[in-house]
This record gives sequence, C-alpha cells and structure tokens, in this order.
Amino acid sequence: MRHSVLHAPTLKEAPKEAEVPSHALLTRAGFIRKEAAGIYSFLPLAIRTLSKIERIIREELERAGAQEVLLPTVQPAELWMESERWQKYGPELLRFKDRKGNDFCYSPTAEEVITSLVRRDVRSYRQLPVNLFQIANKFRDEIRPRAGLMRGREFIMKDGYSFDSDEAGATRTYQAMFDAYNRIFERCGLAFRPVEADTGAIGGSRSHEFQVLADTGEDSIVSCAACGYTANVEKAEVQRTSPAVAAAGGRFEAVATPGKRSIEDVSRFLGVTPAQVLKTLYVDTDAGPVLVLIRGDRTLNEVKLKSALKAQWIRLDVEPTHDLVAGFMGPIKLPAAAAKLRVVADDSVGTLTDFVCGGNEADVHLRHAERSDLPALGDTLDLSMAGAADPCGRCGGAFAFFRGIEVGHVFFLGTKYSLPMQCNFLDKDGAERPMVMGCYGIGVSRIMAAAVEQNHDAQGVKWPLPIAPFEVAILGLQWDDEGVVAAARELYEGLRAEGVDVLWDDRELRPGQKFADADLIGHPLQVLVGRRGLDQGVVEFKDRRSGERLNLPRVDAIATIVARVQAARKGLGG
RNA sequence: CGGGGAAUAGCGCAGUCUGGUAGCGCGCAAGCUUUGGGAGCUUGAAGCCGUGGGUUCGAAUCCCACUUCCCCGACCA
Repeated sequence: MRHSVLHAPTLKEAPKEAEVPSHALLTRAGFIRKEAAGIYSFLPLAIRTLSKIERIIREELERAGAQEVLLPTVQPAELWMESERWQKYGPELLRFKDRKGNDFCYSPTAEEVITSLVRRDVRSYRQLPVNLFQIANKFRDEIRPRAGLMRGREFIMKDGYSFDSDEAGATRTYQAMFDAYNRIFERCGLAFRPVEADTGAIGGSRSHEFQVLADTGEDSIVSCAACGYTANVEKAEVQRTSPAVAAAGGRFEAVATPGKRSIEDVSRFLGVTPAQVLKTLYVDTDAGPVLVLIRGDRTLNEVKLKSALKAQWIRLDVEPTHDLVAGFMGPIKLPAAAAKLRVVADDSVGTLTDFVCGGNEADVHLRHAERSDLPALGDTLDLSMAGAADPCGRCGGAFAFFRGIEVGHVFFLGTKYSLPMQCNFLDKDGAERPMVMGCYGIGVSRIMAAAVEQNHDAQGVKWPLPIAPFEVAILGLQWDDEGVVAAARELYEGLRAEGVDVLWDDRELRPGQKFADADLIGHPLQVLVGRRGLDQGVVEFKDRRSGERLNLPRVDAIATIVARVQAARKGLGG
C-alpha cells in the first residue's frame, strides 16, 4: 500500500475527551473516530489490525475444533424470554420494536440464539460435541461507557459456544478452548495472564479470564510467585491471617466514643489497632438486608460476598434500618428489630480476641469483647479483598499485584441455558438429557485498545508486529529525488514479492512529518530511504519497539528485513 | 442513577466574572522561500458561540429549561 492513497488522517492533538492512551493514540493515529458515547467508526488502519487479530482467532479456534457461524445481531424477544434474560438483563439490553410492534433486541451476546439453533438440529449424542463461534458486533448499553474502545457500547466480539453430551466432554472442550486462548494471545504478541475469575452474572462453575497486562488496566490481579496461583482480586483466595495482637486486656464494657464512626477514628480514640476492631457492615441485597462482620483492617470483597450470598445484587453505603446506628453497629446486644437479620462473618473474625465493636447506640462502642460474646455465627467465609500483606490462599506464598485488561473469558456453563431452553439430546440408552455447555468470549476491538495500552510511548503506538496494520514502513525521505524514489520503489516491490505487509510513504511531505506519522501509527519495522544513506550505498533500518537502528547495504536490505519480519510473526499462518 | 466538570472553526483553547455582534495556535487553500525528526513568511477560506425560551435598545457573555459529552462509583469482552 502506498501512503499517498491510504486514508489515515493523523492528528497532532487528541480530542480532550480521550484520556487513556489507547483512545488518544488510536484517534490521533487515524484508526478510529467517535460517533457517539461508546460508539466508534473503524478506519482502514483499524480494519487491518482487527483483521489480523481475527485471523489469528479463526486459525486457532478452527485448529481446536470450533467452527465459524454468523448469527443475527437483531434477535427476537421470544428467545430471550425463554431464558428469562428478557426480564433479568436490565437496561443494558438495547430493546426495540419492529414495524409490526414485535419486540427485538440488539445482541449483547448470543446464548439464546445459538441454543435455539443447536437444539433444532442436534438430536443425538452421535452429533455431539458441537462447538460454534462467530465474530460480530455486539451492543451493550453500558451504564457508563468510558476509556474509548476499552469499554464502548458497540464493540466487536468473538463469542463461542460449545455443546457436549456430558460433563467430562464439556471439561475437555473447556480445556481445549483454554489452550487455544493461550495460543491466540501469545500469537498476538501480547503480555497476558490467564487468571481464575468470578463467574459473575453469566453463572456456571468454572471460569478463567485472560488479562492483558497494562498499568492502565481496570482489573487488579494477584499472582503467587511460589505456586503460580493467579486470580482476579475479586476472587483471589486469601489465607486466614494470624491472630491480631491482643489489646492490653480489661473488663468487657461499653465506652463513650462521641462522633467516632470510622474504624480509623475509633481505633485511634481507644488506643487499639484497626485489626483489634470488629467492623460491622449493613448490606442491602435482593434477599433482604444482611450484617457482615469483618476485622477492621480488612476490606470487604463485594464480589465474594455477592457470590457467597447467591445474591442478584448487593448494595453497601445504604442507611441501616432495624434500629441500627450507622458508625456504631456491632453484633453484640443487637436491637430487637435487628436480631433476626442474617449475619455472615469473614474468616478474619475467627482471629479476633479482646476486640472493639459498635455498641448499637449512638456514640457508644464496646471494648474487651471476646468471640464468646458473639451470637452463634456458623462457619466463617472468605469475604476479604486480597491485600499486599496477605498470604496466598493456596500455598501461603507472597502475592504480587498486577493491573490487567480483560480481553478474553472462558466459562463452563453446564446446563444453565440448555435446561430452561430444552436443548436436549438422546443418549446411548435413549434417555433425553440436556446438553452441557460452555461459552467463550474474546473482545476483538478491545484487544486492539489493550495492545496500545501495553505498547506505546510518547511518540505513539508500538504495535506488536503480528497485529500491526503494516509490518514494515518504507519512508522515502526526499519525494522529489528520483534516486530515492527508485530505491524506495525497489525495496517496496521486493518486500511485497516476499509476502511482507508493507506501507510505502511516498507522500510529498517533509521527512519530519513522515517520521512523526510512522512513529505515531506505530509501524514496528521502518526503513528510511534517503539521499544521505544512498550516497553510501545503504538504507537505514529502525525497530520501533526496541529503538534499534542500523544501516543495511542496499544489496542485503530485502533479505535482512524479510528475516526480521519472519522472526517477529509468531508463526502466523501456522 | 448519585457526585464532579465541560460544550465557541476539523483539533486544542481564549473571550463569559464586568453584555456592544468573535479571536489565538495547529490543521486546511494559494504563493514564495525551505527540505533528514511535525519548516518560515505572506495571503485566504472556514464559526445558527450545543438546543429552546426569557431579560435587554443590544446576549457567546445574565436568567430558566433541556440535550450532548467527559471524569469518579455500581455493570462487562
């Protein structure tokens, strides 16, 4: 491709709304333009990158036994009513009517349609397993779209769904998809981690996220250097920590703590550490309010709590009712109205001894309390947010923390959809059984943004070569010098003949502008063809990612560059 | 939805407090000069000042309502 005919409008300044690097750089470099909140147009450079990502995905999924389909983006409400997601999905699901008044939605995901498709045609265990995927636009009317492509409303997603006749088969499929995902992100040239994840709203029993490592990532990941356990902090298991240091000791008593509502204030006022205070939280849920007990130095992990309660939703930060007093709640001497409330306790509560807790009236706390003073709690649960000081929940080793961007997610679904939607088959014995499903997503357009977050500098993007819009850029530095143009053309055609994806910057611009555009767009390998080098029989080679520069004799240039490209391709086409 | 901010030329901004009919940089067009890291000079085109209403002789500026966008929280690829 010649740059003079490429539609790649670059900008010196980014729109001020672009705050994250990927949004600013993809806009400045001419990959995307915003049309509305969370809705973007993709320009030719973006299409090239997206196509390369999609090609890798297709190759690896097909290798792993999945087949591509294309499902409608506009889907009938009836199917969504069968799975009850028409009611449960909420306003994030974009709904509308056709001219006849029938209800439809724009697909945010496609479990219903794929299940309908498979149940219609697959009747026997002999036809299983089936593993289908598509790459298509999705729409989720996000509460708050943000960070450009990272959390848009319309986005490109690969979504795949597998159907097996039993749990063992579904487990094998899950593993095959897990392995394929590792190869996909590896081949994209990204630094990433597969991590254990909460199963969230989609449900199911087993789940891994694939996180691209980047300081600007939204997700926090912990990883144990000792045993390799890696998980989203939302889920990360922490070991019970050692008992808190006992206070000086003394008689169990109520003590006035005027205006001291926070753990910090109370502990300072009473001369104890936060770890010697029992924190009581009032949490509202769809199944009614719950009191949560946790040691004062620990943070409640809302995701763990939600899944422990099997709740649809939970809310903290609500005014307590049942005669409870915000800032002075405690599990001992509960007001009569609150005595029947469900109480759950974090594991850390089991380490408390001689502790402080709220006295259930304004400006009063209790001190020198013991666990024997607490109402019967039953088993304690792991409800804590993993912190830097926590030992790994699996082996007790030390956790390291990373920031990550979730670009892929694999779920073991089981029969969550096949049961209500009656996606059944006949087994060997002629018995009708629900298929065992899995679902597997990859955020294709998000990968593009995540790659930029992970690979950029002040000048622009530093694409990993396998997903760069072009592998090599040739910059003809003097457009009006026949010798330079001829040398650039020779290189361009020579590289193209070798199957290299090359952009020739033949525009009638000053060299500085070509340098700036090349670094902004982020071409991984750049060849500078200029009068200065040609007089010495060389062209200049630049590796955008490493910053390496070297002069190549013209006679060797093509062979050397082809070798570099092939080394960086990570088996593309394999 | 709760909290905070913004909307003036394609992009970045000033002008708003203290009303008098719109300006700067970049970009764009033309000319001359320049030519290896976003050139210099000259000339030029380009703006229902987010929308609607109000106050006023007069509104980008003051008042009211609305819309859109961004940031922080709850949701997700």
